[in-house]
Amino acid sequence: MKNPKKLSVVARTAAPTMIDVATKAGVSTMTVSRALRDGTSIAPETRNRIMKAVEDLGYVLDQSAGSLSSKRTGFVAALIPSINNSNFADTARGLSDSLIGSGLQLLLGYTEYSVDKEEQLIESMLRRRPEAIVVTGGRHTARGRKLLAQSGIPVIETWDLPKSPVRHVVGFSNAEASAKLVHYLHDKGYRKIAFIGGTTNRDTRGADRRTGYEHAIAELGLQDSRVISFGTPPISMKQGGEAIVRLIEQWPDVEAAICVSDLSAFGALVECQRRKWAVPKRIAIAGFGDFEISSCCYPAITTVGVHCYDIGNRAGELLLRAIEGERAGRSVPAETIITDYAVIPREST
Amino acid sequence: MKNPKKLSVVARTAAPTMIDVATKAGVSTMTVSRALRDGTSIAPETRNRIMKAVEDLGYVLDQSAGSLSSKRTGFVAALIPSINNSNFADTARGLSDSLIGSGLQLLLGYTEYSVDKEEQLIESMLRRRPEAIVVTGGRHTARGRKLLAQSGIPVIETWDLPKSPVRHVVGFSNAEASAKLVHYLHDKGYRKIAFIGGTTNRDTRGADRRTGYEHAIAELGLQDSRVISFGTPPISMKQGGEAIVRLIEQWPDVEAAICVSDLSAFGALVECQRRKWAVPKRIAIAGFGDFEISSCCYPAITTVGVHCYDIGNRAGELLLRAIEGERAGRSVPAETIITDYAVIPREST
DNA sequence: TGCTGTTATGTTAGCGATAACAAAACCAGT
DNA sequence: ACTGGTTTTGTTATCGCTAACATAACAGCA
Repeated sequence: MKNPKKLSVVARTAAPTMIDVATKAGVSTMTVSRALRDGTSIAPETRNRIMKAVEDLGYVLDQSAGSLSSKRTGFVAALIPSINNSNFADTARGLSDSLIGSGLQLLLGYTEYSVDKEEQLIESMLRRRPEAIVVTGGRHTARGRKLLAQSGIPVIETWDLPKSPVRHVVGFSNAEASAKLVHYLHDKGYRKIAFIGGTTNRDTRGADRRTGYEHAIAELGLQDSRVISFGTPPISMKQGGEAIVRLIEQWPDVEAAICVSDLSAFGALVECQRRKWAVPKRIAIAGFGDFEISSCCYPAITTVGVHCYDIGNRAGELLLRAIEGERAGRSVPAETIITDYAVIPREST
Repeated sequence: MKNPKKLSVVARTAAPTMIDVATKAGVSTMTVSRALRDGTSIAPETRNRIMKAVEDLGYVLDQSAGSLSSKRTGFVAALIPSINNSNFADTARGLSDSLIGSGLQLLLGYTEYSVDKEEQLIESMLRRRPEAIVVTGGRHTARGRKLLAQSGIPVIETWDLPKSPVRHVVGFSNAEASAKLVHYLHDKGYRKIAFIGGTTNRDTRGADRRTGYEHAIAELGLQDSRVISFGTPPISMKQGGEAIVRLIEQWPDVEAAICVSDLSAFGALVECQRRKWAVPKRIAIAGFGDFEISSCCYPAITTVGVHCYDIGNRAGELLLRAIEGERAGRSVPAETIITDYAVIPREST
């Protein structure tokens, strides 16, 4: 209450610092610092006094100052393509969960499927000195890649198996997964199988799925591939609907369509319902990603289930090992963890 | 493959600092600092030399050191309930967009609809000294509220109209919006109208919608309200499906159901389709939020369209004004911005 | 009582940048 | 060549905290 200092200009008192707390509690700042962090080596009575001072002053530790001194920022960066995609959200959750108890916080950035935006984000993240960085996919701008490689922190690429990874990898082959879906449809008797995806190849994983589809078609000796490219990734439900109409106009004999994701598959499915095209009788539809909607809708959509949560969770574990290893001065070998996926047959095929 | 250890030891030089860059370019750190930021008052030739040194050394500015000195961290914090909800994602996008050009970055935190998690997040965000903070909803823990109030930075509560706001507000009345939906259904001739929502009131906006529903029912003199509470918020598509079954078992005469969000409404819709309960003939279904799925599915779902993007965007503008005002030493009056919403009639009612 | 080993607290010196001021360099126009 | 004004660059002093070491306080034990 009474502060012998010159009454500072009206109410706008500057935010209290650790010095204020220390003064009020009658200790040195070092003791306050200790009390606020581990609380070890502090007499309980002193600690209480400090906590009371913290409370009274409404003091909040300034972590940017702290990390400058300790060289630990206490966070890891993760870049994912979209804020609103439950697959990547699950990965983020997995990552976040694995970080619990480590004292590390997760900071997310959204690339919007653009490598340029990714580069910007990599740089602005590195400016804040994360202790590790997780990116989605293996495709980056040259500078982005260089920034990652030179960052001096553990780097993990996810959701993909890049040919020449920056360092660690946790993912699976989208091409293989997609090919597996083609084989599944082939086994079910479908022969004229199409692929619906976005126009550009901004979405590398989408592009890989398409490549996997084309290889499988060729391998099985099926008729020429039928690919509808429509809309900028990530393609929406509505675009899935428009795409299936184009598909059927262009190749009326088509028997099955693989969509680049469940969302577009759902859009396609609904459009078929509106037009009374029976699914799967007239046309079978399959998606990718096992989003909630694919199991919930009617008919439920055949899809490829990816262990999204696991990708994040294992990336997190890997990253903790790597951080610990580097701190201990050990050299940490690059690791590649391949995660599982599976075709999930449902009513739509 | 083979990795000569000696080399790696050599390679592991400590990250370069501004001093290294300055030395290499033959200037002082201050000049480097200037070149790296605004680039004003720098001879082009000097600037190039510095940029070359930066490039050669792979230097990345250390922002935590910079913000300690400049007292500007260059980010604003936003807390939203869920990473995977397109409504909040839109708000985040609006916020992010309004920040473009301001030099401020957006840092998101996810409360998972829990005020305790929110409190933790508020604290960990404040530790990093954001220049403003945006939270979702007006309900917080006592300590969370106190932290916000004492933070000394602009605080904006969104998606709600709290009775006693911490400071600024950008939102709308969920209760009113929900009531409006009841009135719409009433006008359409429905009388036995039910509400489907989550069990707890963790989700304040969900709870408000339910309250609005109950008030409207009473106001219109309709029969006693029929509320199904099922599942922990946010309730999923599947839970919406289970809820509608319970609803019809419990009150077979029910004519319309309002679901707390479009996702549960969709789940309910699909369950009706599976059971051959015609929508809207046997039962009408309405949602909330105007998610993509509600306009895309068949029949399309009647819902309440909320200007999610605008909430974020206007919060961002407000926050920029507030930051600027405080910097200029002006006192910034608390502001409340009420955003629009509208019932969107579709095929399901 | 003195000695040793903990435990608790304090002191000093930065961490890597930038603000604020100071000085030098340059550039006409006399 | 000299003046006053503009550009460009440098110097110094923090910012708020923590690492590392130093010291004090307090046991336990012979």
